[in-house]
Amino acid sequence: MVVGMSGGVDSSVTAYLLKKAGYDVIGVTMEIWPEDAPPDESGGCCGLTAVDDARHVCQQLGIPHYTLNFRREFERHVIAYFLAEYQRGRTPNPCIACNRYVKWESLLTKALQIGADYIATGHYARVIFDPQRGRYLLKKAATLKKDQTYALYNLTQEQLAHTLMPLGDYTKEEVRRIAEEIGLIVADKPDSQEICFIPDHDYGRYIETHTASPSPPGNFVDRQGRILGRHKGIIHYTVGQRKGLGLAAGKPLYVLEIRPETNEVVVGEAPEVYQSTVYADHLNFIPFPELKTKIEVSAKIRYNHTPAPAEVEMVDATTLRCTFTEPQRAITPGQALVLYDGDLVVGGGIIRCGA
RNA sequence: UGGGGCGUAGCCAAGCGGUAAGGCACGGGACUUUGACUCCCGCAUGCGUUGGUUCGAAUCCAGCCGCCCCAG
Repeated sequence: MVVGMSGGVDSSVTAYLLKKAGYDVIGVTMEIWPEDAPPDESGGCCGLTAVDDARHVCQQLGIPHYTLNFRREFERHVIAYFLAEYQRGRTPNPCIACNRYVKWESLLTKALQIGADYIATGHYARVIFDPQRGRYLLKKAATLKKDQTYALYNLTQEQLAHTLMPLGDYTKEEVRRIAEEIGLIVADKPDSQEICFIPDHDYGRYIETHTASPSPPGNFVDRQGRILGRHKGIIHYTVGQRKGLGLAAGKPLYVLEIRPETNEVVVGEAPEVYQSTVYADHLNFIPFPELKTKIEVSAKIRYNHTPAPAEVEMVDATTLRCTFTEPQRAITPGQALVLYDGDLVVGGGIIRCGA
């Protein structure tokens, strides 16, 4: 049993619970940041203090601790993807890419190589086996407030079969209490947020300093094509964005669309940013291998989105259409569309466009 | 250099003698385990400028400066 340890409260308690349950546990911390990573105190899901904290916790728990170098995988599947998406005028969710390609694909493979049967993580989600279907299912956490299934929708059956996420049955408060009871030094460590490899949260600067070709300035236009002003480069914007446009129109203006081919950013007023239909590709389904009929679901279009009722069906071999009962705000290309049937994750994909 | 109009924060804009509304933008904070959104707080000792009238002027009067329109 390999537990992926970030040095945070969640993964530390995960290791403790599994050890207590009698598993033969070893802690592993992935090194993923580039060598030139900026110094950081606060830490994302994988801050620089991660290794030290994780090692310390493992010592406390009396389990072995190793570090594995996944910098290459992270660079390729998360950072490069992140940069490329922004340059295409899209808004990626790097955590989802990291989960699938680094945490699961790379870590699980390594874990199996060294003879482990499972990897475990501190995610708030539940994996259950459905004997009827013969498939592993992903289910929302008991504490909906902290549920993280949105970022895990694209795990494969093979990956789910070797995954344990014991925190799915606990609340954050319970986890912190456990950490305190057993005296973990990380019990009071703040929850991570923001993207781990951009600790100062300055996306624009990060993208500009990590890409060869800068994002050139261009025009803000309205739906009628009228030029309203100049923008700083499309990488600085995302659909639904209000702040930072610098346009004073008397009414708040929001980004409606980013057009990389003409280097234009389309803006409009609040009501214009609502749409009912979303097309998604790069699909993954969990309770079944592919979607064959139209089904009713509740769907999320971003991490912090209250699932909304919708119908989904395939429109061609690789594209799904999701039609919401009510229009949703800021359907954003590059973000994930995740489908639920109650607590069960049906699947999801990457948003290609709204309509 | 005849006539008319206008100059209030980065933008728009209330005010019309009683001690500078509001919106947008901007800054800060909260929320948030992606980007956003949202919410809260802040933001003109001063109303083109210089004088005058008045207990009191952004508000009335005069000069000057700067824009705009019409006629030339």
